[in-house]
Amino acid sequence: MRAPHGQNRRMNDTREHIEKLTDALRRAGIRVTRQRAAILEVLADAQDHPDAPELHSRANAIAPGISLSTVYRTLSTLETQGVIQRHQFDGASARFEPAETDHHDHMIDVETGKVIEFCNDRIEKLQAEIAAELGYEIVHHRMELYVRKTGQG
Amino acid sequence: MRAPHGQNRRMNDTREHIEKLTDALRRAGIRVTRQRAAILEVLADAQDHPDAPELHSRANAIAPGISLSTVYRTLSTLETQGVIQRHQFDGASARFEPAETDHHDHMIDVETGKVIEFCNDRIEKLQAEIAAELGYEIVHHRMELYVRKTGQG
DNA sequence: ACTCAATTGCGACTCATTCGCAAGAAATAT
DNA sequence: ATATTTCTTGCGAATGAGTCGCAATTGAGT
Ligand SMILES: [Mn+2]
Ligand SMILES: [Mn+2]
Ligand SMILES: [Zn+2]
Ligand SMILES: [Zn+2]
Repeated sequence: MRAPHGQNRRMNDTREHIEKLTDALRRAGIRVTRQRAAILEVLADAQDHPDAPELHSRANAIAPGISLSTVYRTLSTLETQGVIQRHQFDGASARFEPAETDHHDHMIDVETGKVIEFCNDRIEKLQAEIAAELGYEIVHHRMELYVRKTGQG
Repeated sequence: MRAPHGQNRRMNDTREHIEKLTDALRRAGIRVTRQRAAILEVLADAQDHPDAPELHSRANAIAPGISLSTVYRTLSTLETQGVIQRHQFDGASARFEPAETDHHDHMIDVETGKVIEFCNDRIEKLQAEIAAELGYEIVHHRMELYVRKTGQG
C-alpha cells in the first residue's frame, strides 16, 4: 500500500497544476472566468477535502464577490469535465478534490473527521476480478473505511 | 467470494425472521406498534434494497394509514437498534435492508440500477491490515462497485 | 378499566443543492 | 471599435429528502 500524494501535494508547482486544470477547461470550450480561476486555484492548493461553503470562503479570499450558487455550479461543471471528484462521506455534505492521475480511496477517522488517503493494488485487482466473475466491468468504485485509533478507547 | 444470501432470503421462514426482529425491539423496550410491525414485515420480505417511499407504500398495503414521517422515524429507530442498515448509493436517496448476521458489500449496475451483493474475505482482511498499519481499527466500512455488463457496450 | 410515557399523523420546517431569470462578461462577427 | 451572440453570474425563489413540534392516540403494565 502506498500513500498516493496527500502531504506531498504542496511540493508540486501549484501554478503548473492550475494551468493543467484551466487548459482542460479551455479545451472543452468552457470559459475560464475570474470565479472559476479562483475556485480552481483553491482546489489546486487544498490539502484537505473541502466542501462547497468552505471552497466558497477560500475562493472569496482570492477573488471577492463570488456567490455560493456559482461555487456549486462550477463544482458540477468541473466534475462533469472530470477535473475534480466529488465525495459523499457518511452523513456529511459533499466534499471535493482535484482529480489526480492516480486513484485512491479514503479512510475517515470517526472521532476527528480526518481523511486519510490510501490505495491498495491487491484490493483493486480483487475488485476487478469479482466484477469480472459476474460478467461486469467496473465503471468506478468507492471504498471508505471509517476508523478509530486503536488502544486507549 | 460467496453470495451472502439474496435470492435465498425468500426461503427463510419469514414469520420466524420477523419474530427475531420484533424480539430485538421488545428487548430494547421499544413498542411493537401496528406500523412498526408492518414496516418490519416489509423489510423482512424485501429482496431488494427499498427506499423510504417504497417501504411506505409496501407497508401501507399491509396496514393502511401509516404516514411517511413514521416510516422515516421507524427507519431511524431500527437503524439505531442495529436491526436494519442504511445505504447511501451514489446520488440516490437512502435505501434499507435488514441487518443480517453476515456482512456484505454491493455492486450496482449503472445501467439497470440492479444491486448485487457480495463479500470477499481477502478484501475484508486487507482492509483491516491497511487500517492497522496506520494505528486504526475499522468501525465500519463501505465498498460499492459501480459496474456495467462487459462486451456489447 | 386506569394511567402515562411512548408513538403517531399532520403540517411546518430545515438544509444542501438546484433553478429561473435579468444583468454582466466573453467570444465572435461586422 | 461596435454590435451581436452566447456563456456566466448573482440573486432570490424553489426543491426534495429528511426532521421537528405538538396535540391526539395507543401500548402495555397496574
Ligand atoms: Mn482524496
Ligand atoms: Mn445488501
Ligand atoms: Zn480504490
Ligand atoms: Zn465489506
